[in-house]
This record gives sequence, structure tokens and C-alpha cells, in this order.
Amino acid sequence: MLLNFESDESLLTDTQPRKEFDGDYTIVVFPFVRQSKKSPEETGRLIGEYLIKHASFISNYNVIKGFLNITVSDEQWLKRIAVAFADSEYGFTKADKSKPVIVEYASPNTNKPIHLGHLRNILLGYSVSLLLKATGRNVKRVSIINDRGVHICKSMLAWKKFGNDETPQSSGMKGDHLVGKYYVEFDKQYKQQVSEMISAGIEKDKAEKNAPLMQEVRQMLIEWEQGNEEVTALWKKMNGWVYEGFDVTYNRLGVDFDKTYYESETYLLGKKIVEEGLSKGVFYKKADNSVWVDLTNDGLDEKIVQRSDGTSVYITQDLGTAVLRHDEFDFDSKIYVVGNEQDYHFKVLFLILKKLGYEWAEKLYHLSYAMVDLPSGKMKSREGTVVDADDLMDEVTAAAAEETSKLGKVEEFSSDELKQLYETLGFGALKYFILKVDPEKRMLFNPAESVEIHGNTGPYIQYVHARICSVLKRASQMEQLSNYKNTAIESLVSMNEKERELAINILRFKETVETAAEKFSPAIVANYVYELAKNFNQFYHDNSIISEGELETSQFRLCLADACAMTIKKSLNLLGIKAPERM
RNA sequence: GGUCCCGUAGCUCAGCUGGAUAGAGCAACUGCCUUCUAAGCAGUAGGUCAUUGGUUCGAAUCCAAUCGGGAUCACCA
Repeated sequence: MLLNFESDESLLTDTQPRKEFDGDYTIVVFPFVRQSKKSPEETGRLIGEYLIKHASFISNYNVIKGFLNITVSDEQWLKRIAVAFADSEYGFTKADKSKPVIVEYASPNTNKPIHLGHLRNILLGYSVSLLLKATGRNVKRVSIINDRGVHICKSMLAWKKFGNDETPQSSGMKGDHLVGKYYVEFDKQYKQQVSEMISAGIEKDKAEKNAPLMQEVRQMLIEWEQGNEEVTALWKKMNGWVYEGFDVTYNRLGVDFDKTYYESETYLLGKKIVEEGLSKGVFYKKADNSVWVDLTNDGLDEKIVQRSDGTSVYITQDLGTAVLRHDEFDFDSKIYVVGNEQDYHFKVLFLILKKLGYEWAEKLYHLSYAMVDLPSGKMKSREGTVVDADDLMDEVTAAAAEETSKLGKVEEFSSDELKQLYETLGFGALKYFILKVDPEKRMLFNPAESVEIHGNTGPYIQYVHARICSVLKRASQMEQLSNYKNTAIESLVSMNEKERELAINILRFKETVETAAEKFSPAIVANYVYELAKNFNQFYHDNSIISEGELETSQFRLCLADACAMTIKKSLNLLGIKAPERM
């Protein structure tokens, strides 16, 4: 062998060949040309010959320009698919007992219901937690609820003044929606006060600051912090309504948490950290008693970590909870699923922790995702252009029901089954639509497209699963085929083109899950499973499965179809999407 | 203004640790159901990968600048 390329694997880039060329892997030979001192074609030929001679699983090769395409033998693929088919957990790594990975997601405020923006967060966070689990990590899901502050008091005050004791029971409204209604009501009344004051000749700034409602809110916040009984009782009552509402939404979405934290219990944490930072000289005090950290040497600004009146700011609390979480879980790493408008905040947070000497600060990761836009533009809660999550779930379910009944395939379903199916399909469409986009990229949420069922959509993939299940069920009722699972796949010798393509793609599941987990990107799984579903439809179109003459061929194709259905199901489940057996 | 992210077909998105003629879906047009679910399959058409320059045998991919969009820089969270 003229080349010792094996000694330098960094030169080995293997990719998949373009589909118009033969071969399963491509080796780009340009990097070896310098070493071989021969033309790219000759170099490729030499490597190809070497591989044929020394690697029995390689059956063929061809060289086109500087590209060496090598073909792995069908026997080899069949052996691998046999292994994968025998293992219902193929692609997953057993959970280990190592230190946990904390995934923090959702983290809503308690002054309004969950909307589309949260939805991207929730679906992303949940799916990432599943991906990490699938790769063997010990995952804990947590959420921190922002249940205190001025914004909460706004809803409380408005309810107290204008609510007439309205409750979720009396109004039939979901608790979080009811509270949200009063948050909006506050804004309305407040704006009116402000505009009246302005027309009475008061300056805008002053009017906004001194409007009676705003003063009352501030007073209420002070009373809350002092533990005023009446205010606390109201706060507990209204937050209780909100939590009930959130639980309904989370349940319906199929997500959950191992532990929920409340900011009312953590907002005072961090004071100790401030002390610590001062004594370590990481922080410094200004004349007015406020405490700061200077990050200008790191290309950032100065940042306040404690107000002059001694109260803590947002980041103080986050410093405190980070340390608390580490004490509590002794985590290996922690992932914060938070929108990219907080990129700066997390940069600062991690840097401060590092400066304070916490080694695990390097194991904190901000999983930053971009905003969701609507066709009409940006979502603004104050302008009422947000898409409510509960409404959205109803709409996608209704759309799925309409499409489904049009096709007339579900006459045999009971009404319970139908209800479940519509939700499975509607949510499949919605979740897939959101998760297929790279988290880092801003996405456009087009409601009409989110309920589409053709093409690159959730229901398209779900349909393939249902189709396969239907074929498998039929086979299970046939005497000759019912035991297809016992087929000795590994003893077969060849596959046709579509069988081969499908088999290879099924095997790619494992590496797909690993890459997706590594990059915290459910989109990678979404794109993969779409490709796989498409592969199956092509295979299915060109090949008969159970009505094939050769028994052995039918059995093999059933195994392949079965493995494909399993893989689709596993992939969809990783996205939090159900795979229906009939539709 | 400083910092960060994004710019690929009419639209929505893949591809980005550098490799062959840049891929899907939607929308448009054309075929394919007597046969395992047509929520399907096949085909036609659609591109200056924002622009310019650089690095390289090779750039959508890496670097720089410019233009365009967004975020952030609070004693808010």
C-alpha cells in the first residue's frame, strides 16, 4: 500500500454520494493526492483496490474524478438490519446513573396564559430532554415559574377593582385565561387614566409614573413583600387558578416536569452570592450602596447585581438558583431553554459564576431559540396579536377533524377513538411544524400551513406509520406470514434498490439521535423521519409486500416495514408526537 | 452607537466541522387508484445561495467589509 492514510484519519472525510452515482460512502481523494503523487483518479483506484482486498464487507467501488464511491455489500447491510430489527431499543442508549442533566424549560409568568412563543420553548425543551434521555443521559426536567412582581400585581389589582368576585367556576373560564383577562383589563384602564392625565396637561412621563392605578400597583407589591395577609391571600388564590390552567395545557401537550420552582421562593436567594462576590473582590459597591460587577475587560458592560435599597434584581436571583440547583442535584450540566432575547443575560450570568470560581459554570448552557413571527408580523402581547396556545390546540384539532372526515376512512372508529385521533393528528401537525425548524432560526408561523397534512408535515409521517401498521396487521392474520418476525434476515443475500435505500435509512436512526442530542436540535430528527417516511412511500409504491409471490421476499419486506414503523414511531415520540396505528 | 443572531426557488424550510450538476415541501402545470390506506407515487417548471473581496486544488459552507432584517445594551423580568 502506497498510502498510509489510515494513520491520519483526519484526512478521511466520508459523505454520502449524490444519488445519481453508485455507492454508499464517498471518499474525497484530493487530500491523498499530495501523498500519493499520482492523479486523483489513480489514487482513488488504488485506495479502492486496497479496500476490496482488505475489507470483505466492501463489494464494489468506482472512481469519478476525485471521488471514490464505495459500496458496502448487501450481506453486510442485511446483517446490520437484522441486528437492529431484533433490538426494539435500537438507537437508544440505556440510561446511566451518572450525574443528571437539568433541562429547564417553559418557565412562564403567572399573569397570562401560555401562547405560541411559549409553545416553541415547551416543545423544544421537552424534546431535547427526550433526546438526551435517548442517548443515555440521566435527565431532570424543571421549570421555574415567575409568580411575583409588578406584572402579577397588575392582574390582582384589576381583578380586585373590576372583577366582582369572578372565578373560573362562576365564569366557566380557564383560570389562566381569567387572570390574563384582568391583566389586559389593567392595561386598558391604566392607559385611559394616562391619556386623561395627558389631556389635562400633565407630561407623558409623569402621567405614566403617577397614574393612580400604577401607584396602587406599586403599593400592592410593597404589601406583598411585607407579607400583607389580604394581598397574599389574593395572590395565592389567583396564582392557584393559573396553575390549574397551566396543568391542563401541559397535560394536553403531553409534557411534564420533575420539579417546579417558584420565583417567590427563590427571589431572595443570591444575597449570599452578593456577599461572597464582594468578599472575593469580584463585585464592588458604589456610593449609593448598589453592588456591581465590572465585565468591561470581557467585552461586556458593568452590571448591577443588587439594588441600592438592598433588593435583588433578576440576575441576582438567577445566580442564587444556579448555586441552589447545583447543591440540590449535583448536576453534570444544566440547559436553560430560553429565548434568544436573553442571550446577553446568560452570557453575563455564566461569566459571573465563573468569576466567582464555580467550576461547573462551564457546564451551563443557554439553549437559545429564536422568536416566532406571524404572517401579520411580530407577536406583541400588549397589542393582542399573540396566538393563544389553548385556542391553537383547539383549532389544529378541529382542522384535523375536518380533513379526516372528508376522507371517509374512519367509519369504524368510536367517538372516543375519533376524538383521540383528531388530537393526535392536529398536534402532530402543530408540533412537527414548530420542531422541524432549526431552533436558532427565526420562524414564521403560518396557521394555515401549520395544519397542512400533505408533504413535509406531521400527518404525512403519521400516515406512513398507520399504513405500515395496517399491512402488518393483515399479515399477522395470514397463516404463512404471521410469523414473519422469525425471518432469518441475515441469511438473505440481496436487496433491490428501494429495499436497500429503506434499510440503510432505518439504520441511520442511531447516529441521527446522537447528533440531534449533541446539537440540542429536534429539527434533525424531524428532517430525518420525514426522509424515512418518504423512503417508505417510494418503496411501498414500487413493491408489493404481502402479495408478493416469493414467501421469503414477503417475509423480508414485512420485517423491513416493521422496522421502519418502529423507527418512525420512535422518532415521532422523540418529538413528543404520537404515531397512530390507524387513520 | 457597541455587541450578538439571521439573509438559500414566488412562499416555508433543509444543506453550513469546505468537496461532484445547491435539495425538499407548498403554490402552478401533467400523468398514475379493479391490486397491501391516493393523507400516496412519478414528472414539468422555478436559483447571481443578499453584495463585494479574501483564504483554498475546491466556498452556500471559513474570514473581512458593505447592504437588509432582528435582538440586546434598565436599580424590568
